[in-house]
Amino acid sequence: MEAKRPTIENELFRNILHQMAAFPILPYFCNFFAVITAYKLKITDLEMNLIEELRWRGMIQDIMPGTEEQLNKEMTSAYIGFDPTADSLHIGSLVPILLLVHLQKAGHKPYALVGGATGMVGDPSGKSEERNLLSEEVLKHNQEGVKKQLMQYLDFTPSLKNAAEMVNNYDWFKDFTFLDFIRDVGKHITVNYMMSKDSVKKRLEGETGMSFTEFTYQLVQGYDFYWLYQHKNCKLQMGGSDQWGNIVTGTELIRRKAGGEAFAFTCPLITKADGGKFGKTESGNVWLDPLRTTPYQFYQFWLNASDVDAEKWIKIFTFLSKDAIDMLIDEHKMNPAARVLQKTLAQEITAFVHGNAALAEAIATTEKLFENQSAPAESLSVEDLEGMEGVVKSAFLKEKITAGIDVVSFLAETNIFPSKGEAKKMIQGGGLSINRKKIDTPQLMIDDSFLLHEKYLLVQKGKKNYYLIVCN
RNA sequence: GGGCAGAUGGCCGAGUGGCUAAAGGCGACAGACUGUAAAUCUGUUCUCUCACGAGUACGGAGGUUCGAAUCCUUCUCUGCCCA
Repeated sequence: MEAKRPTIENELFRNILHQMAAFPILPYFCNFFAVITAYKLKITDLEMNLIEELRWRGMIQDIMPGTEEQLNKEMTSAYIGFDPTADSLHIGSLVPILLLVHLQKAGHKPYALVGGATGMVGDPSGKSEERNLLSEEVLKHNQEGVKKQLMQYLDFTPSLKNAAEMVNNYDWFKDFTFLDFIRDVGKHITVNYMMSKDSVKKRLEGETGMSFTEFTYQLVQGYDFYWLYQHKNCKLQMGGSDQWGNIVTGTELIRRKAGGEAFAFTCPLITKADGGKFGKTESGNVWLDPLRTTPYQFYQFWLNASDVDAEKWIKIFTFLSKDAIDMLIDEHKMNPAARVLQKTLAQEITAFVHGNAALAEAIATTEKLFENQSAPAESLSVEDLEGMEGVVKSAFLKEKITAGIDVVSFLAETNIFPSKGEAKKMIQGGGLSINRKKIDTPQLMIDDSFLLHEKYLLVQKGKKNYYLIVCN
């Protein structure tokens, strides 16, 4: 894998040079640079092997000795598990997904495991409390959602030698009886070993204790690895760093039960420089499902990254090469206000998750709302207003506006605020604008004269939350 | 089965009869400053109400008292220890 591969990209480069030589005219010269820049931005560094690259990107926390050698030696099958705790993945799962994508790009075979069985147990890792069990119905629904999303990001083309595959651990656990499990699996791992795991230790020292169910989680996940090792020749497991303990139980099981050798590495948990939780906004989790988090909101999330975070995240969440990223970081340092890092990051990751069309819409909406903020709202055309994809739109009866209505009631009735009291508080705090004009009196009456194009009202809650009210 | 400790607002945590819608901190939201950053400063943060005000609330139920987060009884749950 380490050897330099002749690539399409190199081919492309040569072609461009060729063209240059054939038509050494000035316009082509300009064009040439545009292409070169695009070229630089798109290609991951060819000099590094997979592990080196992931290390540079800051995507490796712990790694088992021998993993790098194994990956360099042959096409290796590797897996990551996703437990169906919700019917959509959120951006926390993006890093594991990207690990699989990198892996496949490097010529290895990725397995995406949906945790139909493990989801029934509940992973104690990183949790300070026992969790409620999900009902089978919910789990089934969630599994379908998660599966559908995973399908989008990896190449499942069956003809590929390293085609991605989807597996569900429920398939090998559903007929595994309790007695068989404790004899075949439990016998190989001591309780002492299990208790030494961080996730278990923390709970034993903590206040809430831990049920036997969650205690067994590491065995269940460990067995997954063993099963994949036996049936799919899967030798590598990856995951978030909180999974390290569970993963190691798997390699241990493979060693003791099958006498085989398996490998692992984990990626660090994504953090924010200010210590806040990654992936949360005012409105909650950032999901990968466009119905839960619109592409516009998704794009905005990344655009709002702080400088420190953007520099870290652009390495993790984009496929840009080291050179390209170094260039962007320099550019950003020279002119931080332009926020090239945030913009590039947001573009790349939105395109990866939602596609180019959705990205274009997200950018268009962003421009309308933020680029000309000083321009009066009246300057927005009907098309501008209607075309704001991702902005929350709601309908309102025109008669009520014509008749005149006070702002507070209006805001409560449009469901922008859950109650009049909250609407009033926000107005008094100076956090509300209509048609880009700050509202400072709760008694203000809304009537026809406020309507843009006799139809629309653009309401702003805080600086970044926009609502479009359509009156009919 | 027995003993001990505990359960307070999203979280942590003070409060041991009226001054308690409950200190303080964190988190969250908003404002100012800025770059739709960060840091800082300011405000808001149980629910409803334009407001006066009303309602609900210190694990559940019952009791003592003019008055209970605070005292008593009982139940539930959690942790620790002993069998």
